[in-house]
Amino acid sequence: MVSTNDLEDGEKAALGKLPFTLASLAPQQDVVREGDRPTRSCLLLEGYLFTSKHIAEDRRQITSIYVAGDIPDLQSVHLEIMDMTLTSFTHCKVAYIQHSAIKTLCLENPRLALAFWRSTLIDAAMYREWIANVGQRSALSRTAHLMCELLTRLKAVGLSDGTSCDLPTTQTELADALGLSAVHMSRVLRDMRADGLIQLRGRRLTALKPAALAEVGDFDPTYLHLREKL
Amino acid sequence: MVSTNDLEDGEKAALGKLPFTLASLAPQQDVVREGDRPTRSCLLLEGYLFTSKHIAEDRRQITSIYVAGDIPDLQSVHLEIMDMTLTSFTHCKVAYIQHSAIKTLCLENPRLALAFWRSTLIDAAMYREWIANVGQRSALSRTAHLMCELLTRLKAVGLSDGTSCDLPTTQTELADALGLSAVHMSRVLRDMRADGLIQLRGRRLTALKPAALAEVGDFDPTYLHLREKL
DNA sequence: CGAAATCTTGAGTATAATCAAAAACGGTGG
DNA sequence: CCACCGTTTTTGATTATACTCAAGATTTCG
Repeated sequence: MVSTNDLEDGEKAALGKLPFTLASLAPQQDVVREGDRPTRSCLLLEGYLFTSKHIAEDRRQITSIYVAGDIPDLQSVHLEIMDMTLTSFTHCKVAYIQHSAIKTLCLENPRLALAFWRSTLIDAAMYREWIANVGQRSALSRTAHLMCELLTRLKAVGLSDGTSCDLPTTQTELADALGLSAVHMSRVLRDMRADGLIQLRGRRLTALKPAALAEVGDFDPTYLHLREKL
Repeated sequence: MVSTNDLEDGEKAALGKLPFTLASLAPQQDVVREGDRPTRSCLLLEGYLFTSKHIAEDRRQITSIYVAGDIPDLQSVHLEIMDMTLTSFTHCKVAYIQHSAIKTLCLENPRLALAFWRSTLIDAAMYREWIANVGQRSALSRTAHLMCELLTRLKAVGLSDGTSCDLPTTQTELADALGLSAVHMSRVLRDMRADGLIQLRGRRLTALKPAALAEVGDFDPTYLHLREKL
């Protein structure tokens, strides 16, 4: 969630003056991979990205999902080696910014550096919740939790009304995010549909009973550290 | 792992001039709790701390373990509300530092701010690995992984030779860190002892076959972003 | 329209959870 | 130093959740 959406106007203006390169990404395209030593970071303008770690062979864990406004790999400004892979779910538009430019800007504009740092800390808070989700909750509960998180984050940046959003993932990808098998993921979603909790057709998720979904998912948005009132 | 151990001498000196309050913590004592709005952070001088999140009733997930030199709740400088609880495993010594003092120092010394930010990013990298550990690895493998991580981190700060360290936790606490039940934790440890992988007596952990332990735990320390050669 | 990918369902299995009780351990006070 | 008490660990038995394998249905996309 390192996000430019939290920035104040002056900071956004400063960021806008940075030299950047626009690019389009096809679905399932890697932006950077584990082991890479990138010299630029990536501002997501449109679409969804995710980060994953590869465990043994043919297993992977998705560790976060990013939406428009986020800078998923801002960390690479300070950490040389990538310890995760950044990939597009959908067709995306991104702006690449050189690390050197970001570093210079942060020195000139300490408030921006602070805002970036804060965003990093929110990322960490989201990771903590993700650990708790995968470690403690049932398959049903953790699925509901992830959906609530997405709806809440997308609402905060104006990409959802809080009950409905794009969810352009396969069930296998959802399973990899939640530490479940694809088969079990399918059954959990079937049960959620049967209970009338959600509708999931094509790439559109709708929470039919938002309150019940939050209840099932044990969802409390405090960890997102949103400044706006919900 | 927000850690003062990575700081350069000049930065350590700057940090040393901050006003602080020394305190001793009894075992199992909370430093800050979920929902608190602290005005100070805590530098761990001696002992082990951990952070946890409480899920439903009588379930909790431990999300990280901290050792001497770490500042586990540096995040609270920028994030108002605590989304986790910070607790002592053992008897600890800590130094409390007011947020205002840290903020001032960061403005005066941008290099220190940068070093803190970088530490924050390593925290995030460790959380990602923790997610992958709990989400993808078997009980045996994730236990081995956690042990390898602890041994490696403690070696990096001179508190272990890389094969042996203090592990002042109950099996229930280990289980809460790994997303396992206490009963299963006990069986996993029994198996690891039977295989001659580890020795675990009292509060001392020894890797009897370090290479095999790393193999079982699928451990690759890249994500710790250690600067020193191991 | 056809091929490939994705999703669904069924059947059997494995890993880990739960419940319960006994054994071992660690600290305390006599 | 030893006996006692509470905590922690161990073990056994049973159950539940989720995984794997496999095949068929459906959807998506070129």
